[in-house]
Amino acid sequence: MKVSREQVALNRERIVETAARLFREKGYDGIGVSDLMKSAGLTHGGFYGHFESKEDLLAEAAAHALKKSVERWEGFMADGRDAALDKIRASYLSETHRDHPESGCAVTALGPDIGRLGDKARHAMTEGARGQIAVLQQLMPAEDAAEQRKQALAQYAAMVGAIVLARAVDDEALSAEVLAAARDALPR
Amino acid sequence: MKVSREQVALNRERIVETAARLFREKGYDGIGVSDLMKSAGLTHGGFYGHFESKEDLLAEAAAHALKKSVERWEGFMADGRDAALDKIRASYLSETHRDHPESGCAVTALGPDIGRLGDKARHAMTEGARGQIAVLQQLMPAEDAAEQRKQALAQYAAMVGAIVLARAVDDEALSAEVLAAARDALPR
DNA sequence: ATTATCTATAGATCTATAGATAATGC
DNA sequence: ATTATCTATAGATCTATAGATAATGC
Repeated sequence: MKVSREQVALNRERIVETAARLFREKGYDGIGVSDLMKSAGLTHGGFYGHFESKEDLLAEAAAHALKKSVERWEGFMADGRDAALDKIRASYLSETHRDHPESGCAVTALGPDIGRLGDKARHAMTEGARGQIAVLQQLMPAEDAAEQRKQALAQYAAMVGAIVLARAVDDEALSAEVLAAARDALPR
Repeated sequence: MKVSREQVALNRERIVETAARLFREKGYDGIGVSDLMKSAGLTHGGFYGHFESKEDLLAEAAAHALKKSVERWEGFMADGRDAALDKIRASYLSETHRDHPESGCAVTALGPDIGRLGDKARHAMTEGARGQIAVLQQLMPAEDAAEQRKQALAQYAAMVGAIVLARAVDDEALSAEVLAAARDALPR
């Protein structure tokens, strides 16, 4: 049942993508290696040929998810600064993002999990967050760079918290109110 | 090995307090019923006399943790509005809070976990969050109540996000920068 | 011949329950 | 007699590994 060298690379990629989706949806402990491999169309014994451990995969999955998110934000920048900032805010602070953690920001879905795990996963998340902050920083309205940096950090924190909070409450009205308040509070 | 009626009540309370601490520290899946009961000085078989399930305990533990947090904030209000707001911000957005999830805000420690669990735990977290928001609302600088409400929601989201983010990154400088930016961005 | 994936399983968890034990409180 | 807690265990996970299988690529 051996497969070609390029198929191996494709399989690995599919495992990472599947993991990025399932970890964000169910949490790190919410999905096992066996079910994860089944979702990727493979058997679970093959997993350890691709990765050293489940935690290693989490690091790759988090890096993958955040990288794609940064690329999406960078795509918005073609429309000009104001439009890009609006798009980032509107998409991040949306009901759609709240209701679909599996394709959303990895910090909101896996932040607390990763804080308790090993260095590799934390480092991947740190680099990903740095990428998001770097994009925001370029779009902030402040005059000097130092102030832009502070605005970007505060803005990112506000966005992360709004999604975490909006997902944690069971009252749809309160949840929508949190998102709306976060959208309105951001600097222009 | 039966104990007195009041000792039973004390035992139950100690289980809830132990759970509130350990769940926040290790996450819902990070601690088992057996180890949890051992930490409370009991054997794990006795657990099911006190609670229907582990998830039920999480709901009680989250409610307990958030209630204590609200009480602490209400204690600050004796010092006047401005001082209370300063104390809440300074303590919430501190390195100490970041480094001690076991005694910190349950939303930041357990938010994503609870979003994936059952209704009971989510409802307990919702009521707890409502309590925190209610306190903040009274302290917000805006003129009318509607604007105070929006400020309180935005502020709470910003505080939650700053702690989640500060805990997720492995770079102490970046982590401290996030907390400082969040502190400075809040309205006076 | 090499090696990616498969089947099968070891060993260590975990939640929940059944039945025994022993101290309280009628 | 009642009942809170204990010991022991059922049954279902989970991560990781060992060895078999079969297709690739020298």
